[in-house]
Amino acid sequence: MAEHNHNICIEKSTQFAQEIALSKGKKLTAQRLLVLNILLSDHKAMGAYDILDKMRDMHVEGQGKPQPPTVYRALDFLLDLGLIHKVESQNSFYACMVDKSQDEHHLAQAFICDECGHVDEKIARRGAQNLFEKAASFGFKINKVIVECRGICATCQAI
Amino acid sequence: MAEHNHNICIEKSTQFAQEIALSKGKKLTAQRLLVLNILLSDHKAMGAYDILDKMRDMHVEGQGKPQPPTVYRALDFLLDLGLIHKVESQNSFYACMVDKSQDEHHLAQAFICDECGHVDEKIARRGAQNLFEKAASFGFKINKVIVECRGICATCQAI
DNA sequence: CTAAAAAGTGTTATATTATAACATTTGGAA
DNA sequence: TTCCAAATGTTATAATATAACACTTTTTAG
Ligand SMILES: [Zn+2]
Ligand SMILES: [Zn+2]
Ligand SMILES: [Zn+2]
Ligand SMILES: [Zn+2]
Repeated sequence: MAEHNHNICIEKSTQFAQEIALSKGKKLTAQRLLVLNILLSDHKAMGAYDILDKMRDMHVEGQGKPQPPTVYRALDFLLDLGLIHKVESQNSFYACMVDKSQDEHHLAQAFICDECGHVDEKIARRGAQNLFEKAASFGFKINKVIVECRGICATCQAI
Repeated sequence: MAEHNHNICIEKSTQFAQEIALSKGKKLTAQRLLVLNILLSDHKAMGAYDILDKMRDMHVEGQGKPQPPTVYRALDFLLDLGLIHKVESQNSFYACMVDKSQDEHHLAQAFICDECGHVDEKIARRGAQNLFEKAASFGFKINKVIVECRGICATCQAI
């Protein structure tokens, strides 16, 4: 991934998050932004309690440490806005990494490395089309599609 | 689904389960068969604890009631043999319902009704091919693919 | 046929993931 | 300013899953 400038990636994602929140009349509060930034710090999937640990590490003295509902509320908010996705097959979360200028709520295909947790996310256009057609053929109305590929990333294979 | 004779469906699935277990030198014990039959009783996805409740309802007097490890061990066994699948997005399980005479470990597409829990399962050949090609294009080695469509089945839409 | 090993099961306890419920605070709208 | 709705804090608990160890049954080796 030589072409990936992660600082720019974080900056763009954060900016987009502000815009999408504003456009929906929602507030991207400090807490929510913190969770997003933790996920944006690396393109890895993290469990809710791992995120919670990071929040606790960062927490300011003189106030109680964050509790599970805090992180789950932020995650729910970010999921609703399509800023993050959940890896259903391992109960983890990652920051959305596709250009959402067109497809705001896209059908994501996630490629998750079981060695290092790295996630690559692609938009599935044909794949989504095929699934919707197949579903229609027997009268099934799709609300949400989950596509997850578990395996080993190129980097980890090279090790 | 007028063409679906469920008694034959159960019979065939059970018979296939015996064969595949035998061919792999594994034993389809009474306990494991019970869990499979509970899942086969209907094409619905069930949680592990729902299955456990059914096992407890059926349990013979004079012996302790089954505990969570009992059902999870049976589920793991059946998952290994490809006789059942897990719906990762809702932590539930259903009996595999495709003809496995060719594709023993197929890429399943599950269409799960969020109203009634009914599952339709289709084999994805093209879909799998496309995912493997896409993965290969960036050096990702796929071990397992999860495709789940959540929505409303034809029956529930008609209600 | 027996002894040893392996596979399966029973049981208790506990880990992990997620949410319910209610109190309190904050930020705008009226 | 007062009120309301949204957000957050806090405690407790629900739901899902596994660790660990004892015991039994089945298979295998001699
Ligand atoms: Zn995305
Ligand atoms: Zn990796
Ligand atoms: Zn199947
Ligand atoms: Zn239905």
